[in-house]
Amino acid sequence: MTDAAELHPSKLHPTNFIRQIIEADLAGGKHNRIATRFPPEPNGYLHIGHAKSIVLNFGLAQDFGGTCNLRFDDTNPHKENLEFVESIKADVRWLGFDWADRLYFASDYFERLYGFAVELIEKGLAYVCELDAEQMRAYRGTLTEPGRESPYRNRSVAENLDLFARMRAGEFPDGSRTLRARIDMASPNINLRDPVLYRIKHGVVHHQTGSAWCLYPTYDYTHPLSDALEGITHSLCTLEFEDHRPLYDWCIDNVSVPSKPRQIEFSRLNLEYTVMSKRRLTELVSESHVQGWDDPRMPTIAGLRRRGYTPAAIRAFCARIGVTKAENLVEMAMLESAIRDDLDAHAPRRMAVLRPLKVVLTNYPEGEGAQLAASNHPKDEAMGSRTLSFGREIYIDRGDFEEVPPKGFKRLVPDGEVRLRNAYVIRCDAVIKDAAGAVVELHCSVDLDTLGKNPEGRKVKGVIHWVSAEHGVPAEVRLYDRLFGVPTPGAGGADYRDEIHASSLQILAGCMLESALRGVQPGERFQFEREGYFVADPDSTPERPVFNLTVGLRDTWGKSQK
RNA sequence: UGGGGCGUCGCCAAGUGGUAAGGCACCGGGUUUUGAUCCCGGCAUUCCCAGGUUCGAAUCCUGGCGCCCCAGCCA
Repeated sequence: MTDAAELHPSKLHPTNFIRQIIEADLAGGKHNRIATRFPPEPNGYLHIGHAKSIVLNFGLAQDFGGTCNLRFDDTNPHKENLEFVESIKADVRWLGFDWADRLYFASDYFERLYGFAVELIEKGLAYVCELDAEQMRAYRGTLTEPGRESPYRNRSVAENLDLFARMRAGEFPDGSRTLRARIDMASPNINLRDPVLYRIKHGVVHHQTGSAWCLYPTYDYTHPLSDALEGITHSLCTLEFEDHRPLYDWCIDNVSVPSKPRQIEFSRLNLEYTVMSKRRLTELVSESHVQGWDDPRMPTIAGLRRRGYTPAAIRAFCARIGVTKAENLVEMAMLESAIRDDLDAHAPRRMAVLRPLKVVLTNYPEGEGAQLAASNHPKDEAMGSRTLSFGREIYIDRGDFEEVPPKGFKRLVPDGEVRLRNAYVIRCDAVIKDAAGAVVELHCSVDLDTLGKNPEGRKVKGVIHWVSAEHGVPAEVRLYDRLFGVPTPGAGGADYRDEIHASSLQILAGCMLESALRGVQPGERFQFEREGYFVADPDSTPERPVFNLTVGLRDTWGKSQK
């Protein structure tokens, strides 16, 4: 049931300072509809930090009845490619957002951007500079000292026009000329000390424009004008661009664009025990510290997807962390609780024995079996049920039996009883060991009068999961842990690579799954009861499923044992 | 030490001069054929610090302190 109050925009997502600005702009008549945009550079895969921006931008458009464009900020062909373009589109879509027919590339505007540059030159607001990179740095000054004006700063408009045209025509080599804004070399804001607007890049094939250009506009110039061309009302970006805002406004104010967007900055997401910078994520992949952009340990959208995260959980997480300008470091528990919430409600239950220990039910007739009904969800009848094959030989998890149990242990012990989940109560009569003294098998007796009811005259506290030895499905299960061993990898001068968690991946090859799991499709998610949430990996085959641990169940017992 | 920001519970975060929301985590207790879920209860006399204004300040003023970002022809 939804009432009107719940449908009010402010109820769809928690409020934040950006929503308040938008509400005021709408209420005050500054805008009558809003337009946002998500502007990734296609030089890597999207990560959870991008999700924050995506949920913000598309969420705002949704809630206020506006639009959100997907625009690739493709001004640096050296680092960009089509694989990244496609992965980004797929990830945004997977997260549940739709840009309809508003897919744009900054490169769509190259010709117009060039025209605007000519306009700046004609106004005496831009000039062709021949300082090389090193000289330009020297002329720029420092944080505390003003810069010096370039010797090329006062060329005539005609000369600048001619030179700029020849830059485009390919007459000059890389690095020999730039087009610079003519602003203020003494500005305390370094971004205003005649920033570069265009640079020369020969011989790169741009994924959208091919070899049409050897001149590429910079982000600082391209971004505001692209926003203005698209009629973006609120251009949201992260804090490090705050210093660039005067330049953002300068570009828009000095060129004939159709609208005046407003840039608003918010703080980026930092998550404990992982890294989020594009550079580091790229290195993790290229240096093979992980198996790819979609490695389930990666904080990428592709990685989280393969790990079993749902779009809804990621959206919920983004709603919970909020949007502010404060530096933050979010605990992993926050993300984990979001996926547990979703999966607890929606994942069907199954039984899987990760570390099998054989149990022979000595009083159960040989060659016989039974089909037991088990519901797929304890609280959701609509999810139905499946049948479990029961027999004389079963597997239980090694961790559910202890010869010398710690205080408070509720599972199976010698001469003790335990409930087999969805089945009977059994008693451990004998412990079979090998020559080395390791437990290899248990002989138990089953109380057939305990199906769906408690035994008479005694209480059985423990419940453990199990799988029929005859009908179980052998499988591989991959247990994932945080990728890094420290909350803030690379902090304090350390090389983040040295802080990779050694056992972030543990492969369990000899697992046994209940038969209902035979033939699962990659991407199917389940709760393996008493263990956690798992998703079938694309590496699965019909004969041998492979499951990834998404997140474990909350484990107050395990926690108290440490 | 130039410029731009930020500072509310362990973490995230509401709060916009009227007497500190919520979530995560944590700690109790209850239910339970998942040591899960769920339910109930607890968890900031105090908002970086110090002054000031005010009947009243996390919110306003002043002065400190701390942290982050900026000197790419990256974004």
